[in-house]
Amino acid sequence: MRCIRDLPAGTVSSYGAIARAAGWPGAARQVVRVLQQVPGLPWHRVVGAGGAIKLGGENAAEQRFRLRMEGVAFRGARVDMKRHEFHWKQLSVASFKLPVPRTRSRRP
DNA sequence: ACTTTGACTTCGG
DNA sequence: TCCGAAGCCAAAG
Repeated sequence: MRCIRDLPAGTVSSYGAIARAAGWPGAARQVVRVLQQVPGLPWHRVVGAGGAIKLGGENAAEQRFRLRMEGVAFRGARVDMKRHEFHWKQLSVASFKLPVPRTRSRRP
C-alpha cells in the first residue's frame, strides 16, 4: 500500500500492477480492499488493466474528473496508459518528481 | 465448512 | 476491439 501512497500525481497504475509491485502477484482484489479500507490514498490513480475505470456510477465520473484535473489524458473511456502508466521499476529514487504531463484540457 | 461476491486479469474466439 | 469463461484471493453470508 506504500506503493499506492507514493503514486505520483498525473500517473496511474492498475490493481494488478500494484499487487505485483508490492510482491503479491495476482492479488489485484486485495489491492481493492486496501483502497476501500485505508482512507487518504490516491484511489483515483488506480485503474483496471489497460486503463479502464472500474468503478460504477457517480464514482466513475468522480475518478475521471480527478484524473483529468491531474492532466491525465483519456483515449475514449480509458486512460491513455502509454503516457500515464507508472513504471514501478524506478521506484527507488526521486521518482515521484516525475514529469506531470501538461496535456491538460478544459471542458465545460 | 461451503458458497457467493467483488473497484480484477488474462486468454481465446 | 469487444465479450465470455476461467483463474484468483480474501471477506461475508
